[in-house]
Amino acid sequence: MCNEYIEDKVTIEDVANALGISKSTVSRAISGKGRIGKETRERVLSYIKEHNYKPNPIAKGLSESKTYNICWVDPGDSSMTALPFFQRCMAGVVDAASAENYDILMGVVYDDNISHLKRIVSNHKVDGVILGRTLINDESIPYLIESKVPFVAIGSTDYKDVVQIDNDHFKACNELTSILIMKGIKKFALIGGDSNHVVNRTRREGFLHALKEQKIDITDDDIFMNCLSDEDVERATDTALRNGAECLMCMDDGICSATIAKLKRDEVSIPEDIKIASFYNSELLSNNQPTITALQYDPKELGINACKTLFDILNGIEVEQKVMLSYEVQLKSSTQ
Amino acid sequence: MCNEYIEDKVTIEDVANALGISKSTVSRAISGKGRIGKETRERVLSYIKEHNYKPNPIAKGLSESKTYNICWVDPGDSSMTALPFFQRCMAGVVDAASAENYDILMGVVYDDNISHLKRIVSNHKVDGVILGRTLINDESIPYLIESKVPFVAIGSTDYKDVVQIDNDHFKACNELTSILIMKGIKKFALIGGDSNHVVNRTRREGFLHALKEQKIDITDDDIFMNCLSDEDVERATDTALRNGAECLMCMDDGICSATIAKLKRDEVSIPEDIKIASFYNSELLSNNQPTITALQYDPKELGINACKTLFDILNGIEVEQKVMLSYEVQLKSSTQ
DNA sequence: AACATAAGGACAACCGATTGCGCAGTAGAG
DNA sequence: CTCTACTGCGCAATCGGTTGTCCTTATGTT
Repeated sequence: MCNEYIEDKVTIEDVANALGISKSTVSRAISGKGRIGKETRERVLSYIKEHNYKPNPIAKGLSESKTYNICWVDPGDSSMTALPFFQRCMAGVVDAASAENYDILMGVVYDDNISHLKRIVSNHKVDGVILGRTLINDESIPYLIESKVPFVAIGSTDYKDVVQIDNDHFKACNELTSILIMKGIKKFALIGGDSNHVVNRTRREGFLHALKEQKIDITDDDIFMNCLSDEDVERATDTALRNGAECLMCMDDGICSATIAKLKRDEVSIPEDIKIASFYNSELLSNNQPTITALQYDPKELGINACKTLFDILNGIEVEQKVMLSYEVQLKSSTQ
Repeated sequence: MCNEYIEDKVTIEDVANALGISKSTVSRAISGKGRIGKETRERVLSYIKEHNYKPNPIAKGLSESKTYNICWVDPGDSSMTALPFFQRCMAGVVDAASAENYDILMGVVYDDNISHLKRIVSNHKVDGVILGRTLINDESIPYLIESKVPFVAIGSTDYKDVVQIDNDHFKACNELTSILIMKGIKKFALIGGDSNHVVNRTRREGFLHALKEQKIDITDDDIFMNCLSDEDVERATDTALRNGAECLMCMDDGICSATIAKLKRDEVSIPEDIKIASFYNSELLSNNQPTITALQYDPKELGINACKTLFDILNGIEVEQKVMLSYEVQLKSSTQ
């Protein structure tokens, strides 16, 4: 079975022999580089189409010093609700990479253990790396810099000279918060996730910036970071309600979903008794009644953008150091 | 930047020259194959350790007709709650593959569109394929068979001659159901997911088989398949309760979680008013009060097993056509 | 001491592509 | 009619490894 599989590989030499020409001519016909007769070129192209010949990317890669692979570093320790986001991100990367005949090699970084990433990079198995997300002190970034492999980070980081693709969470959270303040809300609470994630820190800052600008007071007692479990969220919600919050700002879809579940269980009605908004929208919230005010981003666009940027770097094209993608503020009935 | 990166690649020839020996000697020292002097071998090994030389797997692959990659076909359209399962599965594959210096190439099959998988396989970018899950009429399976690439499926399938690694869902569901019958439950309802997934069909059959064996009646009105949204689950739960169900059997963690949420909202208490059990346990259920009776599987073990089996196939070692991994019945307070 | 044998390592072909160089043939210019 | 220039294509080196073959020593046997 294995032999048969290998047997029916067509090589460039087979094509050349069948057509009575040399390997180099076939190669040039396919790539279009170098001098080649129009007629010969067409003969080759029609032959390889008919016989389903595809240049072996391993051999091609060897002679071009390319691998035709890029490494997607998967945030393996991410929370369950974060997974669909990363999966869509990766889908964008896969799409953009496929368009250039590139493939995606999985690099997993569980619990900040970058040994797998190191193996892939030091083995020269990839031409570049895309970091699925950034942590505050991300071990993989200094490693990637030192190894000199081209890479792009999805998300922001404080490390210098790192090419970053991100949504403008600061601006988005600032804008959403400002809008809610305009609507008359004066007392907010923030229920947030892992403060080790750059995105969470940034959202917090955007939120606080809006409050400061509009001179709305908030104390640390109204800010609940590192809510990682449903229990954490429930405790935060209880405290926030007791403190007299008018609006709960949830840092992401998972937290928002847990908050809503808690409120419904306690028969606290939205938006009559309490308003609620989320800094990230997903299908977790999309079917909710009432509909939820939230910020909407496009994870797939992030992935596509990151991949295209990486290709630019690989091709020696100058790229912007930090690209900020757009977002959408969706005002729904949860903040009416 | 890109140039520097390429510059510091150490090749086998560099090593050979530095040691004043030939490439082949270095190669044999590393692989241990062929005749090589003990002393020379140690000189080479210590040199490459010190200079951090690693054989280029692209070149190695070219001469060995291997890619050192296997393709993980990700079920991209899977439901959100299913993602952690597949991610752990894949983590198992990654671990087992790394041990053999293999890497994982992402193949995505969204909405039964296998073009990406086709590109990877026909480009000879992988030595084998692992299918993350099986559908009833899975387009990728006939393609993989036809292409003659070695592959292993996680999950079961009706296609002939496919190597399958699966948990014994039939036996597990049969066993759990039987136990509950022994405990005196006489009226069940089944809330199930996508009937296009082999695993869901199998779980249903295992469940029904236990009922039949123990001569417990059930009608189609008590079986709710294709519950894909929370609303579907809520409707099913309502109907089941109205029909006088004593125990709700949930086909997976997502459905069970939605069912519990619905029951809590309606203040139906578990297990006093209704008992509940799940055919799949996950962190979605793990923190619940009351604790939930459920079947436990190890997704990582599935991945490891699938990968090792694939390596056996690649190495020409005979493998079992169908491997069934174990499960655990966890009786908790939700069925007391 | 003579010879068979085995061990250690070098050489070169090979995996399947790309690409610089050079040669033959044709066409256009003077 | 010759000279130049260009076109189309083949040859061979190269990418970085593996591996079969052969040559040179060292070892052991009688």
